Amino acid sequence: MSEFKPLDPLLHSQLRLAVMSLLLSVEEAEFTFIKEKTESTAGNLSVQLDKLEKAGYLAIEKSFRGKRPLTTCKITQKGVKAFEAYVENLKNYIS
Amino acid sequence: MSEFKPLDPLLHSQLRLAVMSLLLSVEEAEFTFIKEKTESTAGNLSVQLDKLEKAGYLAIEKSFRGKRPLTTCKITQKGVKAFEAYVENLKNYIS
DNA sequence: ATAGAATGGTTTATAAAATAAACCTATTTA
DNA sequence: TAAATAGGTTTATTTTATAAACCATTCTAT
Repeated sequence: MSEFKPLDPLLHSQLRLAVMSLLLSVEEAEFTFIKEKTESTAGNLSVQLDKLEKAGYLAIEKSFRGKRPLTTCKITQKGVKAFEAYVENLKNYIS
Repeated sequence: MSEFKPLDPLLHSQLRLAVMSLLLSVEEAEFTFIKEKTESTAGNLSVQLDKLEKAGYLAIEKSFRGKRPLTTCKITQKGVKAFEAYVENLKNYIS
């Protein structure tokens, strides 16, 4: 029952946590939508999405809508699991 | 109802959050006790306690127990308020 | 047709944080 | 009296987060 288990540093980040939270509720979202909802800059978001993808928490698909690039993100099962574990750990800190 | 309000960066840190959490439950604790409970190094803890004190979230008292230095910490009202606000905001990310 | 603004991002640079390593002073113990 | 321990602080290093600059393409207005 060790009180304070380490918090997954990939999730313990305001923007990445917001992204994951958002994707949990919608299951799929476009770059610009995430950007608006999280009120982040494109640069910051781009970097953080990359990290989440490299961790296997997100699947990112690049395609085109008409002639413009389109980046679509969805959470993976691994991402869901990691998020749940993070929340469980976090509860020991905030309750 | 903007979903993701900024999370107080002073609290959104694993070690500082653990310290605050601990102090909320005990109301007063010694440096070494906090160090053990949070499993942190003395150097890291010293730095983080400093930040929390400078923010006005903790009151830190330096004295002696017998001949040895003794650092005692307690949370302030400002600290309690900040913690509560942090938790409220955080809930929007994790629920 | 072409200059300028907008879209949808990525890459690079900078600032801030977290952490560890080294250090310091005094005190006990062998 | 030398070495280990206590109780920390200070400094250096590594990671992160964030912003700024940039890039390619596509619209829009002239």
